[in-house]
Amino acid sequence: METTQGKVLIADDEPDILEILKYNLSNEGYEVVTARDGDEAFEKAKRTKPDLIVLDIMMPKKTGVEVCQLLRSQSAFKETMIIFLTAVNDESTQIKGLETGADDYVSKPISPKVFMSRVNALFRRINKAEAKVLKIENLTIDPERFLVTLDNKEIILAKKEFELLYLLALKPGRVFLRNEILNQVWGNDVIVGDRTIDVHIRKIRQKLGVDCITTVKGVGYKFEL
Amino acid sequence: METTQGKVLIADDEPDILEILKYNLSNEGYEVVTARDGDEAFEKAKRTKPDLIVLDIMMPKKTGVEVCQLLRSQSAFKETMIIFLTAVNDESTQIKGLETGADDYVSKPISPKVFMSRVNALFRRINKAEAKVLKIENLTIDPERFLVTLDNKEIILAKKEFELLYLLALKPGRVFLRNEILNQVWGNDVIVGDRTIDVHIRKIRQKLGVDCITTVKGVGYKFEL
DNA sequence: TTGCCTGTTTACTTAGAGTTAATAAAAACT
DNA sequence: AGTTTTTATTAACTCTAAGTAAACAGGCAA
Repeated sequence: METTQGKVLIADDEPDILEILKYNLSNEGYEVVTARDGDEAFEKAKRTKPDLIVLDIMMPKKTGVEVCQLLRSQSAFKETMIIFLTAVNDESTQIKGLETGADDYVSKPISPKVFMSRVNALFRRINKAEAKVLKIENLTIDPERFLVTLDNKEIILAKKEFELLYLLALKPGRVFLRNEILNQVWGNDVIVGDRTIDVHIRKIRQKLGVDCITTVKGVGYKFEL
Repeated sequence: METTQGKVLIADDEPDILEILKYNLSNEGYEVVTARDGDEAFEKAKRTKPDLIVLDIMMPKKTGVEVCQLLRSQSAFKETMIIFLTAVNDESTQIKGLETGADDYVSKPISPKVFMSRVNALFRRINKAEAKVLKIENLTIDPERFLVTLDNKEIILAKKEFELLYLLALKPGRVFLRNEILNQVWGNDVIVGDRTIDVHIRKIRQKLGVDCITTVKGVGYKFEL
């Protein structure tokens, strides 16, 4: 069962930062692996094959830039996304970082919100989740026409309902945490009450008539026909 | 069925610019391909056959100008539109760029609005060529004669009304965001009030008498008979 | 000039999407 | 069992987006 948004390796020698980033990433459904120095980062990268590697530039044993260069020299990591954490707002360092093939850099002090939005942006890019018509058995979800069809019968959903259903149906079987749903459908900055998602889920269930959204108590929701 | 506004290849070595441009382009319905250096740009251009190529002049491996010359030497890219991104406001570079056959150049720092207006301007130019008569059931829309017929009865629409109806009817069922409508019918640089589109929609509905335009609240409008 | 048409804005109304709050039900935990 | 936590289900409320009518400015023709 694929339950994760993606695998992320964080390498930083400061335990506090490691903790904060790990907390935020897990919270949005990412699987997290951590390392405390350059060597460990490189070793764990090879072993766990993460989708994204977050590298602190200043680390013991090997700097982030060195790790990045090592990784990029191996074909297995040509496609892996890399984000640098730069302590100093040192432009030349940043440019050097990006030249070694990093996808983005975040300068400390880190704002978890900013960091997460960068991460999500990168993952959105590789997931190429462009508006595609979804077809699951007798159910079709067409974002272009903003139309849901069940057994060739049209069902009209409101905007939020549609977006929510589309998100879940994008990866049938995968559990979406409530936080993820909030971020994807509402946006990271919007604050809505705890019960709002439930209400929308209910409306979708009601309109579709079929039980295709399963509740995973204490975790979130998943689409299943 | 063609669902995209057009395909755009962006080549720039700065991830930030890539992201911003990609975001804005996707937002307005363009399909986006990206490249980070000259070689990748040329390779992806050949592979994906974009309608428009945005080339940064200063890029690793091959400069934008070199890529442009290479492309223009191939018959397949005689018609492809090319926009240069110039870091410096260097006149001689710009002139050289345009001499190699580029359609436009934008100098950094880039204003997304300006950039998009240039892109849309170029696309509008090539799209205007295909003014086809639309026939949907008992309704015909003839852009040449500027005439709408319903059950063989002529209906006189004003210019904006006609353009709006034509846009929607071009892809029946497809939802057009208000932004898209504004860009296509009015142009991106024009600023009109929030209710302007509604008023025109209303007039069309009134004149046609048939309910062929559906509103998707919070999203946009779509044509449907 | 007048008058008509188009395109736009303004102001008001309306519908209904989205949210909340309150209560009930269902798991999970002791 | 009882207690706590989490979700379901409503109904009520809020507030935004779209509908509508009227008015206004500019253009063009008679």
